Amino acid sequence: MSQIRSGAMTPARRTPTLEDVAREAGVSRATASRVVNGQENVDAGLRLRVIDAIASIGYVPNAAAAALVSRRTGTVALVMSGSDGSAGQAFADPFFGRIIGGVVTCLRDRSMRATVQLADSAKARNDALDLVRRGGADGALLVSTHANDPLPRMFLEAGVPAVLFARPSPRLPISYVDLAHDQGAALAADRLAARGCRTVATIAGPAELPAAIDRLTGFEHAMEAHGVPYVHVARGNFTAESGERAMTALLATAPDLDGVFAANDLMAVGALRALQLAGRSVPDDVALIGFDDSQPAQLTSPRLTTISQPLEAMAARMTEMLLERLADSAKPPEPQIFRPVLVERESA
Amino acid sequence: MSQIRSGAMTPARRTPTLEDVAREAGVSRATASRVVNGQENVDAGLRLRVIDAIASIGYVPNAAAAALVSRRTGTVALVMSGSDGSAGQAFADPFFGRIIGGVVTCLRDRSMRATVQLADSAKARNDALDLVRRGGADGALLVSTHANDPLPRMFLEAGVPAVLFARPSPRLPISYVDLAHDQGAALAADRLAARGCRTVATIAGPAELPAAIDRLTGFEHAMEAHGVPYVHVARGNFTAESGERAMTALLATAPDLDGVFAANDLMAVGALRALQLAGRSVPDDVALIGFDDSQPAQLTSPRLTTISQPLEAMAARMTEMLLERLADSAKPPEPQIFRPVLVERESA
DNA sequence: AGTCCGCGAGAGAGCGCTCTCTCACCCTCT
DNA sequence: AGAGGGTGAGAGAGCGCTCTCTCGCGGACT
Repeated sequence: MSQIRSGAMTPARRTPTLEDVAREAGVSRATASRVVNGQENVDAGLRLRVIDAIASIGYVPNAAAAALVSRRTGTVALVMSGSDGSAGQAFADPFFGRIIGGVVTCLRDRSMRATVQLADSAKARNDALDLVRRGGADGALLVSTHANDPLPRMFLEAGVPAVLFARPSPRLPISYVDLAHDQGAALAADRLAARGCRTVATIAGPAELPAAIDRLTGFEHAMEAHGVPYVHVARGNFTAESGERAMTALLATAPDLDGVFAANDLMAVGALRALQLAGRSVPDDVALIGFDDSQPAQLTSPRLTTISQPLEAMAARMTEMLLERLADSAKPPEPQIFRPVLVERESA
Repeated sequence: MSQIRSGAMTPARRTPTLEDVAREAGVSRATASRVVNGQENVDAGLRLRVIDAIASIGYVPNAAAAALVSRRTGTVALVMSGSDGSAGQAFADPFFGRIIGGVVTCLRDRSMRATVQLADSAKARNDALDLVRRGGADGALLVSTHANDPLPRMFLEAGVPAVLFARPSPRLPISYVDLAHDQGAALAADRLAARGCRTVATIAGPAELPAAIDRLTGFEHAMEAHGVPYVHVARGNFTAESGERAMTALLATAPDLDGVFAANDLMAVGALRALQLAGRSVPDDVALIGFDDSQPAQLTSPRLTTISQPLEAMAARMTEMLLERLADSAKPPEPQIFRPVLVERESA
């Protein structure tokens, strides 16, 4: 009731600043700052006094003040760029989770952190760009999974340091990491060929996705090299349902099928279901290979043989590339392509 | 070769500041600031001039400067606290992904963002706490999945605003959101009872996890209420393999089993495999229910009946609670419990 | 017509830190 | 022994913004 705010009377314990540390330790603010930031050229005795002072007054540096003058925040924007309206649900996909894990782990070794942005609308894209432009982050990592994403170009034109996950669809002079999708598909083709499959089909992904295209053409070329000039093709949209539909259609067209390569595991799971429903045994009647080495691939019976991509390593490298660019703004753009690996399980 | 850095000669286009905007618009810096921050009490004419000035000189506010004086960053630390050494791989679990999605979506409506921290070692825990104490974030969201996590207490004792996902294992005066795990288990029990199951088992999670305990006791109590006083219990560790092992053991102990509740979907998938290997038909011989409504639950044959938790909504609410706490530091701690839902599919 | 009130605008004081520049000192080399 | 170089410490100038305080003006009320 009668709580009086007497500004003059309350000494008001401020949070201690570097100035206080300096006074307590009997050194200048500059020296205190050097100790706090781990610079080497400080006398051991003084360093000790500063450290004691920090402990005794409970000093905690202020990040905003440091960022204001150093123009570095130690933060990287991790922009997940789904197609418009894909909202937060995209994160349910372990694909994003694994990338986040790779990025965060890499950053934390350098005492840095990531802030996660969702760019699934024009406004969200602008916000993501603005974050970096306002100095809320030092640079950006763009993970875009759909074709013709305007985001990479926006960052490029704004002169904001950025590295992409996956090759930009219209090519752009900007660094990126990607998987050799065609090699992955070739791995699948090799496997199928080695098993003696001669009537082969593939369930491809959306035609506008570079990764999907590479997986398709890579598979076709590799099968051709194995003496199988024609490959049945059905399209899916990376969901299990679409895989099931595609497989059913394929079975109608080519009942004598003995090998199938699905452009991702989810479609492979759907295909497996269609195959089993049609009374085909996998892998005895039909060999089946997926792509991604996702969790579902390990849970089916038979377990899926699939192509794995080193997402964490790719994410870590992407992060390093951004950090290199941050350290040297003259660093030229560079692609970095990773090799996929065949994971042999039971379905092929 | 002879590129000379003449500091004195280059006018060096600085990035424009609020001062520049004010000058250009012919107003004071304070007024420009008001317009930038969308304050209402500004004359319409002046506002327009300021907006024009911003556009014409390409002004972008500086986040660090604003944070320095306002003591708000608009950032929330999202701390994923796995058990020590669980590293980045934890993110592969869609559980984290969905939470991240819920948090990020909620924050962005308020023009805020989240920075993801991984707290799986003593150092990482300190770093996470330090981030907030240094003003790198306004508060913290702690998602901890293992018992006796020291993190909540650390934040509480440091006086750092924080809200938890899941009830802290030794109880603490701190806000949290959680699922009524016992109710979820009861939903499963009801379903099994309704199908006429009389010889029932459950595959429980790790005994030290509060959520696992609640699911077990909730199931036992509900079955008892349905006139089934004894429930066979096997332990798993939330992996498919452990579920398969547990199911095999259960089948040996109680071959006449007709209903099984697994404490999560992954274990249910493993159980399904064991059941099918043992020649039992699901759901005809044995009804099976999982928990989580994760992706694998939708991919098995038969598809899993399971209990779903509204993770995104819980994450969003957790975020709101933190924001409320940030707006009113006197806000008392409060738990918020969400209701699980039975998802009827094919396995029960 | 005079006074009071309310509201919009400007002035200015920092927020806490980094970093360059300068200086003092000591050691080494000639 | 003197000059030069290297190293560590201090001084001080901001970084760009927010926010309180003050002031001036116009309308309403007496």
